[in-house]
Amino acid sequence: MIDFDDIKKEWMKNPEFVKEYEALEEEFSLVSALIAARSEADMTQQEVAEKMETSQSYIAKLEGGTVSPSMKALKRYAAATGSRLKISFEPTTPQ
Amino acid sequence: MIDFDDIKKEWMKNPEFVKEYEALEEEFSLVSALIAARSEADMTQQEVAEKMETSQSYIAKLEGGTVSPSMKALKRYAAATGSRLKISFEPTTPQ
DNA sequence: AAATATTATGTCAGATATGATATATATAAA
DNA sequence: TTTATATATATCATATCTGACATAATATTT
Repeated sequence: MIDFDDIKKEWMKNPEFVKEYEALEEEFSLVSALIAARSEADMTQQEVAEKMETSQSYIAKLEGGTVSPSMKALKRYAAATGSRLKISFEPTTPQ
Repeated sequence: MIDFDDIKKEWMKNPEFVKEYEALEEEFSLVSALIAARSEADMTQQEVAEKMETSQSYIAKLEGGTVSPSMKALKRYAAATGSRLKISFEPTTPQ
């Protein structure tokens, strides 16, 4: 049987792949955070859009990761879903 | 002597003021997070700009709060300052 | 199955962020 | 004070996001 962890380990030797992989991970973290917030609020894209005073299609773009939203957009999304946006910069290397 | 807390409490009865106050607080949190990350990395705006492949004036705009930066910009800022961007949506009302 | 609701994709105009340059202001060093 | 360093502001061209609409694709309900 195929062991994906082994394959991944092998691919991770390629710096190009690592870069892409990490970018995907970060993108996924934002997208999943958005969807989780809306799911938590039990709202449809249309409902969030109306509270944000924008269109459903734009919400789909945000959650689809096809745009890099501004802080302003994220704050409005948070407000619409009854949540609060928290951002922070965590050090990668100690000190 | 003047008690600013009392003054604030009085002003907080005005919804318009409350809205503005909270917006200022959020703006400040981003700005201070940016500056803290750069201070932690002990870098100048010029140094961060070079690592981000942009200009020093743009960093000043970010830290001055005159723009609402995109996620892409914040991620590059984080990478340049040796940190990692963390974003989350915290529920304001329990449940 | 059909009908409905929800989400995704495409296009376009207008708003805003980004990148670059120059310059002004502020802070620190000499 | 002078000099150097760091940060802020102004303007402009370009890129990207945002908003709106239509429509396609998917999922859910009846």
